[in-house]
Amino acid sequence: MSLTLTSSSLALEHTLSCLHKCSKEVELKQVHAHMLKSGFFHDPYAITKFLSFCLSSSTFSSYAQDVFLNGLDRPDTFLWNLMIKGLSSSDQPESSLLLYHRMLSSSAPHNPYTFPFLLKACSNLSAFQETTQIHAHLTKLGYANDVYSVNSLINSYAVTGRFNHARLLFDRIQEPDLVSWNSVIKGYAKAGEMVTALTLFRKMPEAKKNAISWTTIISGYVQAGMNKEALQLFHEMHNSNVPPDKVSLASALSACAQLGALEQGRWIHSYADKERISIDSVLACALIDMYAKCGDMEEALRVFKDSKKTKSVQVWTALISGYAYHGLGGEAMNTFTEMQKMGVKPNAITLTAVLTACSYTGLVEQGKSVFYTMERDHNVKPTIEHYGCVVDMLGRAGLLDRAKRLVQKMPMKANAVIWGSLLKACQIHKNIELGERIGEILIRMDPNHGGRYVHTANIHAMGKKWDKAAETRRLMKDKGVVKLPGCSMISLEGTTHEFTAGDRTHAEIEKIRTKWRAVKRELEGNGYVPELEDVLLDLADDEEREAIVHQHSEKLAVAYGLMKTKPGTTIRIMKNLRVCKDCHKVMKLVSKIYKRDIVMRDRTRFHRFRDGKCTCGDYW
DNA sequence: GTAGGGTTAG
Repeated sequence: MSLTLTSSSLALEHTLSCLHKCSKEVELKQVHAHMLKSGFFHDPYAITKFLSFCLSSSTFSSYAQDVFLNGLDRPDTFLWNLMIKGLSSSDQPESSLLLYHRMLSSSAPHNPYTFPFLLKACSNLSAFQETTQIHAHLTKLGYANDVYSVNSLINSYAVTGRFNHARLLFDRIQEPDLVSWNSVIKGYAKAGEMVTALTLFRKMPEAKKNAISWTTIISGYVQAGMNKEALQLFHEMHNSNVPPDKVSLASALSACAQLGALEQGRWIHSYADKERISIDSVLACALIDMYAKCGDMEEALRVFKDSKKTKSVQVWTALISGYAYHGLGGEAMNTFTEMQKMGVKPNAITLTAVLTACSYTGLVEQGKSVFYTMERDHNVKPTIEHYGCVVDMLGRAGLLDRAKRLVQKMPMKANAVIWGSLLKACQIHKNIELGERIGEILIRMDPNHGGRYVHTANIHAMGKKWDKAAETRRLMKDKGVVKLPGCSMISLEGTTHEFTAGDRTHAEIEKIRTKWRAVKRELEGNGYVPELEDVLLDLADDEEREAIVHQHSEKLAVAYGLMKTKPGTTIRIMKNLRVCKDCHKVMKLVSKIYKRDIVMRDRTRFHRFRDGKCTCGDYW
């Protein structure tokens, strides 16, 4: 007797191991048929394993639904919950809610486990309406004091941005547990209410805080663009009694990437090594992105090569994006080819990165070919981001008519990003008429964005329409809109120095300005004439315009770099806006005359200056 | 059974 039991359970284990090897529906059907024939489908354990496997794969989740609804006799609450849970994190979480409706008319009663799963589906759908419905429903059914259900509700409200709803529930809990705290904090963080989020975080009992609590507040800061604050908290975490885990590291690395904080990024990398935190694909991605955005492509490539043999599509994408904003189009395309050879399927983001690379490096034909075959070859329908890349690519290449036609015939309405890139193309290629029309559209779309007015005024000025330029400036002033000030950063021995145009707050500002004047004289001796095109403004007076370009923050930063670093040291500068034509020219000359490599990150990409040339090939 | 992470067009 015991022998037959063993052999049948061995047979089941063997069948289940076959199940886990299924990748096509035909194979799955075979295993299913075998299980029916062997009577395994009367065994709740076997049914559970079968459904769980199907639910864990996106290709088989509809098969699971079919088997569940048509192939089982009165499934119990446990199986209903299993299905609702599985579908809640599938690519169609709404099917989880639909299944619940069928559960209500079935013979299986709900239990306390049902609601957290349903609310998980709501969070994944970011569905506020459905959350309120389930909230009302579970209250009526008497689960309003079930801590799991309440915490799930807080989380759903947090995810849908309703921090007041989340707070109301939180305040009613007698003794909020760890998850209650973390969820309500996330509610504020998600909505960018970082002051309240931090207040709650400080109020949270120290003994309760875990790595998730810390990471929630840190990534909240990152999402709000408050990267310095994020890193401060990360350091505080490091000194607390909760050591950072890999998720905390990934969040902190994202802050480093945005700040261009290479030193701190390196420190986090070595921390992971020292603490033997294994570099999974998410961490590899974060590291590659950080090194790439901090200008160190060599190290990004090293992390890529050291990561697991079978790399996720995200890891490949991170490397391709890195090449894109370093202007290494050939490397980006080679990586894209290599990845497909390895059998990794590109996703929508990969294709955006590939198209960006084509756009930044002028690979127009290759870009067009990727774009027009992406749906056929990769089953990715072009989204506005893809159209944006192609419009940008055509515009930069001077094919303004084609870019404009693409905007007109694309299946979605152009947004400010698309118009913005067309306007930039109009400026580069001096298409004033089209540029003026786009400028007006942009101001209407983005009336509180200073840059829109500035660019529009500039294109008017380019056509010498001084009155229109002045009018645009006045409109901006009347609305009280201000332009984001240009700002450059340079890191020296671990300290970051920040400069803004005309800024006099730096302790050594007088020395720096003197240094810049000396550099300028040196450049002039080598034939430097200022490029004033980007500073057309509405100023007719060249001297006035020249005075403005010479206050640009990157010039102060490079002068400071020359003052403070040994000859031959690479100078690394980070900028928050796009570099202007004159500053670009100056960097090229400095690299040649002072024999310095200069790596400059602007708003969108990298420029590497060496011996009078830039890797962008003056194409940015 | 509930809470935190990476790649995305100007």
